Amino acid sequence: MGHTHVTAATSDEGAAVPVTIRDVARASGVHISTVSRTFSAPHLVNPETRVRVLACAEDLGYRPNRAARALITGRTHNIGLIIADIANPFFPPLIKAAESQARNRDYHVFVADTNEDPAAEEELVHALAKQVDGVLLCSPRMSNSLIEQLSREVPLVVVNRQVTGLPCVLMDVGQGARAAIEHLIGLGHRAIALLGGPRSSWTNREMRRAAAAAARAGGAELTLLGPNAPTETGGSAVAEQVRRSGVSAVLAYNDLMAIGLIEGLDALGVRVPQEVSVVGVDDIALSRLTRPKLTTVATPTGAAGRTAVDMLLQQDTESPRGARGSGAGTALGVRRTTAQVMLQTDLVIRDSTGPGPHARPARPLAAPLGPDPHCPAGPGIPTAANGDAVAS
Amino acid sequence: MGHTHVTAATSDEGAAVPVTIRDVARASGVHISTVSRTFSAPHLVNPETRVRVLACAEDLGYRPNRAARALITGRTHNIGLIIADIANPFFPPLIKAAESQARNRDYHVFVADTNEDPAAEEELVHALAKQVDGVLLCSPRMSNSLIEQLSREVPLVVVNRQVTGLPCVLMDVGQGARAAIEHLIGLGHRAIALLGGPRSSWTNREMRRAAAAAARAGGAELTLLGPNAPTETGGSAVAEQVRRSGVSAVLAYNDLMAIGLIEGLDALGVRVPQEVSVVGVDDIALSRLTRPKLTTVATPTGAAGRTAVDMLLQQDTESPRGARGSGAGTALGVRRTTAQVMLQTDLVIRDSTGPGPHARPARPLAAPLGPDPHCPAGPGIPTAANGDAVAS
DNA sequence: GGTGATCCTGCAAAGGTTTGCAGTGAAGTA
DNA sequence: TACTTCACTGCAAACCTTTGCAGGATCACC
Repeated sequence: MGHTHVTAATSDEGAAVPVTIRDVARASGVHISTVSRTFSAPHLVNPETRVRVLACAEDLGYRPNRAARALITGRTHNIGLIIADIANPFFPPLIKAAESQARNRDYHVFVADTNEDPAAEEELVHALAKQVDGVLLCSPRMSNSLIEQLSREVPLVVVNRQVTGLPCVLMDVGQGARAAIEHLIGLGHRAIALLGGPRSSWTNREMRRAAAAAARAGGAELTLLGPNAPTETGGSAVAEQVRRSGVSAVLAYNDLMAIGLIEGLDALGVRVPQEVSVVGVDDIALSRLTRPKLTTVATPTGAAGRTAVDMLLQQDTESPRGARGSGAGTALGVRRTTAQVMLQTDLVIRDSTGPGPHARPARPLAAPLGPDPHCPAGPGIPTAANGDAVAS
Repeated sequence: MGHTHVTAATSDEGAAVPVTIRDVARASGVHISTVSRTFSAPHLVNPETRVRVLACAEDLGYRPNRAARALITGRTHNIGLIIADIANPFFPPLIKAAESQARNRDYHVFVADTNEDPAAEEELVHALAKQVDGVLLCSPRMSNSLIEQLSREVPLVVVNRQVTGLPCVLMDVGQGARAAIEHLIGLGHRAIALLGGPRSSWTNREMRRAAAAAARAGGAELTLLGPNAPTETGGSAVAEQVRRSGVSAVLAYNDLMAIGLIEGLDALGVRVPQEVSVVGVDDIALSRLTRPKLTTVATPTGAAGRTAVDMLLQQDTESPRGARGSGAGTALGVRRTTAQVMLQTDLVIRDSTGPGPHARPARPLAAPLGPDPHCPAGPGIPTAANGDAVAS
């Protein structure tokens, strides 16, 4: 199995000593309900008693059993995070931000990886439903209707997908794609390719829509290539196709594909950005480290994670599930307010884009940039600088 | 807040309809205990009854409530995964593998990020203890004694750290460091620097020990630089120091630092590998994508995650916590077998290492390699190819 | 027909916590 | 003094499930 056992020993270990509310009650000479109240409704208990109970609890190392608490309150203080692919560098910052935000609110986070499999997503929602107060669906691959259906089982917040009637956190990739296309047109590119991502991706559709519109407006021709796997391999696989298509610039579905494409083009002897300009999406940490450094549409993944958690928890506070008196009758018709939030994106111009065939030689539109300028160029910038070229 | 509200609506939603074992019992005309047995001990129930119950359960969409089950069985079927920094690309593959392995065994995974903070680690173990059957501590930063102490509260498996008496999953970075140093010596380097990582890291100590021994054996001088933050910034920050130190090769604590160092050297006008060779550790996905492609010691992170989960679950099966009859008396003296597993590492030679000042011009020791050879060179290879040089 | 054995099912307690209700004693009010 | 109010605490049911025990039915065997 490729590994070596270094040691195998047996040792005496004190077994886990589960200290319960009852132990604390006994130690402090009060009834368990008083102990319970000390933690969940401190104002209902005499200050003197309270300090005594707290002292005993501290002494014994008591921690309320959240599962038992959940059983009766209906709130687990857990949330679920369902991710298409943890290894995709787009997600870790989102996971990190979401987990941090959740923990600040005293929630724990289940993380699950679906391997981009819609069936796994559904199964996971079912499996987690009883154990969490809500689930974050990140870049889901399943259908909208299924998502809606599942949302009746457990509160859902969707990231990177628009589902009517459900709280969603979106990144404005439409605007990002437009900015990217305008940037390229401003550099003198007129034949541009769009490397599509997974078919079922909302982001993919948005990008296509916006890129097509921007290209039309700018008098450029947009070639659609895809769908492709949203990975490095997916990008390098289409390098040959890109070369044959004769475009001078490419907007890729994400950074990984962009980087893969640059690799592939390099292998074919096509230089970036001298012969072909490449723009990615996401601004993963990696994009700062490749050569050339990647021009990309930065998406606020951390903010998305935090926002999504906030929305979930807020929604959760509004309509507690499994409330005491619910009895057998299903409390139908709970009014739930759902907001959809769109987060801004920023075009970050680095070194993978350069002048195209139609560049105006007089004006140094694309002056060679210093190392890692990392200057977020808002959507206005390309338009402002090259408005006349675009207007034609 | 940098975001725009697109929509804010209210909608009617069917509330969560928690279907319990009682509903299934009623629907299928049996007692709840029979339903319970249908799921947890099928052989005890009449086949006819069983199919009827299963049909009803399916119909109603019943899923056992794991929290309630845990309350009485003492097994939550959850595990905790405590990570120093999710955004560090070393960890996502580990998380992914561990989660996948756990789910295959019908376990769910809590993931928590400590931001490299030992205090957060301790707090998290406490917080999760009651909710999980065990915790995976990945590259912990807290002291061994604290880890041992915490292991009395909840079963622990430690990754990337050796703690006597506890199950550990280790990567043989000692061997890896040795192979790296031998590789560098074989290339003709005699002045080598070791970029250290965090002080409290076990990996760091192992690497230092092994690298020093290998350098001594090979007649090279090893300069220790550190401790440093295990990040790209940590690497680029010492570039100047590396240049001044006059070494011709560097072994970095991990790939991120190595990449940062290359960046930093590049900014100083020092070329890699022509003037300085750089070796990393981990073989994160990124190391294949930077220019030059990074020579690195590949650590089997996926295997580590899977192995750790297996060890945790096995240990867990042996000594069920909170068993029924435990009563008040603590079942002291539970014998627990703890194994420590060492996983092999592989030196992957890519483009960031080249001939040093003492290279033998006749033999093309470091012939220019094709694109992405990715040929794992076992520890034997450098020794075999350059044995005589090393023996001096 | 009687005796066990076997198979299946129901009963009820248990697990740790929350919470509506009622009870206690003291303080405040008339 | 009698009555109300208030602050605090205890009681017990409830959440959902598992599981030891016992009861009932069926069957085989003598």
